[in-house]
Amino acid sequence: MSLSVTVSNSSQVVEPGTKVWQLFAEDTAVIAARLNGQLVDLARELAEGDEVEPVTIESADGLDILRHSTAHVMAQAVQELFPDAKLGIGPPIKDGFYYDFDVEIPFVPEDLAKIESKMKKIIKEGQKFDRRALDDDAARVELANEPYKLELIGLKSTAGADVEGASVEVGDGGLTIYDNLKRDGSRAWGDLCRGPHLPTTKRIPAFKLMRSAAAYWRGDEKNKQLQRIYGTAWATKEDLDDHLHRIEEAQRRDHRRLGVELDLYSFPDEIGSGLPVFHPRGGVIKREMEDYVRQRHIEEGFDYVGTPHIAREELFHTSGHLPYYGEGMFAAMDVDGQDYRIKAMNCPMHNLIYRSRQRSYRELPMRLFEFGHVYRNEKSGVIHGLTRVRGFAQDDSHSYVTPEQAPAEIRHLLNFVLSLLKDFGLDDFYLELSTRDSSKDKFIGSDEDWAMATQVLADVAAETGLELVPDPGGAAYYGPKISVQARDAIGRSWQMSTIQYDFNQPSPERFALEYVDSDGTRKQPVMIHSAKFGSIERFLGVLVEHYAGAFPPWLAPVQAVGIPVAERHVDYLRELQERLVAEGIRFEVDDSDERMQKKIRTAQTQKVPFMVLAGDTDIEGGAVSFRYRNGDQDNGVSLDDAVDRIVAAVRDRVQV
RNA sequence: GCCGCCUUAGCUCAGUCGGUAGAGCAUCUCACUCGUAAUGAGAAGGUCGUCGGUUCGAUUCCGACAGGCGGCUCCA
Repeated sequence: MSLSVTVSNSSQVVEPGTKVWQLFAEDTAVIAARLNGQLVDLARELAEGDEVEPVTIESADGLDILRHSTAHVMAQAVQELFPDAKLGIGPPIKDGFYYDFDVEIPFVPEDLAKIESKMKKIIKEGQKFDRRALDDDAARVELANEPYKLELIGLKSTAGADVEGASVEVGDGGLTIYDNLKRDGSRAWGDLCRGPHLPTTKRIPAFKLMRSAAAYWRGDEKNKQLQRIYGTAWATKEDLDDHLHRIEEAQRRDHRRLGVELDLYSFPDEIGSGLPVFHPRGGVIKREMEDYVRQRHIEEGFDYVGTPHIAREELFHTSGHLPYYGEGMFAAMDVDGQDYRIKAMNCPMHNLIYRSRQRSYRELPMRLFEFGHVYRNEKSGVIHGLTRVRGFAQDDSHSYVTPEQAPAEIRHLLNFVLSLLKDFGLDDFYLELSTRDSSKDKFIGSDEDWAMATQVLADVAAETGLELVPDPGGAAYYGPKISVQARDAIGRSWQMSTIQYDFNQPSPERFALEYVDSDGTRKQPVMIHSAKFGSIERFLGVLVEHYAGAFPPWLAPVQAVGIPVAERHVDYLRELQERLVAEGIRFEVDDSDERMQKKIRTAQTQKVPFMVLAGDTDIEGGAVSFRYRNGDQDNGVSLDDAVDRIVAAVRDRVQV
């Protein structure tokens, strides 16, 4: 009597009772397996005909298992230190894991240190993760003291209980509990869990607790807040160090910090939260962005328009913004006895430009564009640097087209957006398709219209060949949306541009937009909202982080700085300055009373693209010496070449 | 908005077990004139976020508010 099984696509014959781990005993990197497509523990017993694949700790599945197991260890440590802590859920997440606890007193950093050392003890003990199946009733008895687990068991039978992370606990089959067994076989701890897990806690190579924070139970702000502890876990100590390094790197290039260091912008308390001011240097970058984007829009057939910042409240009722997104708008102000609102969007005003006279099909597509300054009453807790503010400028445009023209226009916009982002050095994208959630009533329009509009966007998105991620329920109230997510220099993704298909605002119930078609009949256009940067502020913030403040010359606030070796060399650099300024280059001569080395250091910390040095040797040869941000030198460059080099780098928008 | 933490000079941060504060960098002045990341000396700079309470006395303890940070929720 023996069993035949398939291991990594090759047949093997094993004794009955063989467990999975015996197949991979010689490979310590294997911590679980895929058995007939399902992830299982190494302790699983094989059956006739099973197909088995090893899962190594550094694979995506393996890391999830490691992190989930580490979450269990953490929960055990927490309940040993805080016996009254009730368990929420504890799933693996990107780079780590968390576990939610209901505790009287929120955790403080010292608690995390204690929990961490307790975890190390548990890991050292080498507790075994042991799987045990049981039915719902038995689970209810066993978990009588864990109200949140009981709730999850109750939810399991309810269809559509898709709580993020909860599936890790209860799965969709029968319930299982994972016990942590000490060496002597006694039970140290256990948790309702689908698994699989590491064979023992000893197989956790490297972890660290990161922070604690509150989180609403089951992600609903109406529910109680639990205390969540975040941790990270990795297959090797080196991976953990690399991860911690990446976090440091991200902090180093945080646009809020660089904004201060490079004197780009600030957020004065006196003005209010989420309301940035741009300093002269940040203003240069902002202006370069705006100038370039304005020019590109005009080249692409957009008409530059302008609209005011406030309007009578009625306008936003007409558009639907007030009934559907009123809580995002600032309160009304009284003007001559009438209610006015600060605008939170520009489309209603563009609609009025469209509607200012009768339109012919010959005018379509009609594309209106402006830097529209909008104000949104964001909740206080969500304000974040330049990426989430209360007042910002959208590079907002609206294309009015016939329904037949819509796909071509969307294609046009998408290609335009992608080329624009590339010009700014972002070239790693994916798309997100945000659609309606028909179970919610925050969307207007018929199912057929939504389906049609969504299909148009999906088709065009597919043509780009870019990855397309669905975002159900993420649409605007008036129509579906494609957004371009750009990955920055350290792999984080940011929502940048949006393209939205809108068949509701032009409707007779809203703005009654129409055009006269070739047959003389009046028809309703489709409007397509698009923002390329999304907001100038956010895009600028993302660029600061993408470049870590070291902007390409065309965007750099100071493009080149002249550094005299001694004071007598200043005049020579002034001559160069005259020539460069004539070419429109932002060139400054550092004539401060400092040593040359100090000036280099200053220019370096300010991340100026070109340092142009001049001393006796240079002047004798009618030349200058270049130093770049990476420390490279290029000495003896003639003045003509120096001017050409800087002008060319700015003109070609290259990075140096 | 919710939970926790934080707020001392322009920036980064010490400090005061309750007796009104200190460093480095930056700024200003003077000297130095120097070849690829910090010359030296000196000066100036703070109602210790704001308001209230406790106290003989509050930057320190308590409360409220504002702002910030980390999450959650939200993001047209």
